[in-house]
Amino acid sequence: MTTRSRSLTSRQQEILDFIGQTIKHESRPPTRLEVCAAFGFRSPNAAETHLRALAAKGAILLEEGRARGIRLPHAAQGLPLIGRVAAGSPLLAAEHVEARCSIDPALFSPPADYLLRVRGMSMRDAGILDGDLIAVHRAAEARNGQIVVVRIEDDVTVKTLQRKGSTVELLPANPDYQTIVVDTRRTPLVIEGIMVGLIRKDS
Amino acid sequence: MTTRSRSLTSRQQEILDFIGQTIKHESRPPTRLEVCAAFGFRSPNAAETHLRALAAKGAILLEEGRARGIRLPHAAQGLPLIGRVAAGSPLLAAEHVEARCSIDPALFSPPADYLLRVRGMSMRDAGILDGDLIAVHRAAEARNGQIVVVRIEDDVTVKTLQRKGSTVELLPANPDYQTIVVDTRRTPLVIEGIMVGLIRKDS
DNA sequence: GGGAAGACTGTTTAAAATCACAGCCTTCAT
DNA sequence: ATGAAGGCTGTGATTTTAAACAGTCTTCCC
Repeated sequence: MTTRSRSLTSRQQEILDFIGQTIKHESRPPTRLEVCAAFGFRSPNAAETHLRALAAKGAILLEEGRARGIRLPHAAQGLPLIGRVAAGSPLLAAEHVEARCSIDPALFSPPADYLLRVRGMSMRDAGILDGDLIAVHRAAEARNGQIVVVRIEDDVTVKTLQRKGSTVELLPANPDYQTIVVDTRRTPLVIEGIMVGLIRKDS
Repeated sequence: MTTRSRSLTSRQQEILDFIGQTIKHESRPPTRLEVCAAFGFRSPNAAETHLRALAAKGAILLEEGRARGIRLPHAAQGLPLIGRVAAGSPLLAAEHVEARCSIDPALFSPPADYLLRVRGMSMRDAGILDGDLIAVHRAAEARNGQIVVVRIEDDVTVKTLQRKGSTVELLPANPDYQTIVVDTRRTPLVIEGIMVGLIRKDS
């Protein structure tokens, strides 16, 4: 990695959020003076130094000499689409990101953090077909009846959650498939996220 | 309507497309000089007059005195979401537009022209459930086997198309529903578009 | 055949926006 | 206690942009 992406201060995060909101609502980044107006700064240099700090931390890119020359780095644009997941590595590892889709995360609620390509027909009767992309909100907890993305040992799967004490049932939505029963005292099970929507591209 | 939206010349359409592409790729509108560079104009006034013409026709909004002050009118932003369709009026009539969704039409191919909220379970086995939004590409023709949006007299429905001479069969994807058979010599049938994708928002 | 609309070149001016320089104050880790 | 980093005010030079003015050439319509 060339640019180290250090953590932002809360003020810097506010500025970054404002930039994102401005691009979303006005279809263009703000000027230094617009940042000043939004935060009540009296000096354009207050905005300038904040932008420099954000650029130094890799949160934005500054094009010098151009009006409204603030860009969000490519990584921040669009939702990552996760394809086949290799055993043992984290879901959002870079090698799993097949593409980035220009979809507004706020289209779904709670907002989507990534898209996951579903393999197989185990959720057919829930209207989830082979090849569909599901929008996933990252969460470690979920309620019974929600469709979740779970990792059991090194396997990632999409099923309806049914918790019964220390036992977790993962229900398919297809009579051809069997319910997976996991004893969490013996087998590690991690909830990766909750399904918040679905996108299908017909070919 | 306050602004009359006359048709654009081909050159004006090119300029408008360039503006749209620039906003999409660079997250900001172009300057006059950037328009000049893109089209090989030697005078910034060439860009200026084109922008004036586009603004006069309502294709863009110009904010005076601001750098990169070109905006696309609200109607051009996001796909229209069509809800319940009233009998007899065109599908894309303003009163049917429930909302606008910030989804890139090019997410689908061929690109989506609008979203339609599906009612009922007649396409359940095709993974289309009640309340789902389908992305539709406007087209008057379709091939057999494609899922289409059709209007039969004053009714709009989503089914799989099966043409047999002058007879058209509209196949549901659910054994509880019956195939609709239409003799196009007697009953007017209009193909409104082809389904190119689906979006579901879980609640 | 005259006039309006479209598609440009070329030049200039004024405003908008970037960005450098010089400070002040606070917090926080060494 | 000292220096570095964050978060500002205030000023001004310089560049980028917008936008006005003055033309040329063509097409298409009445």
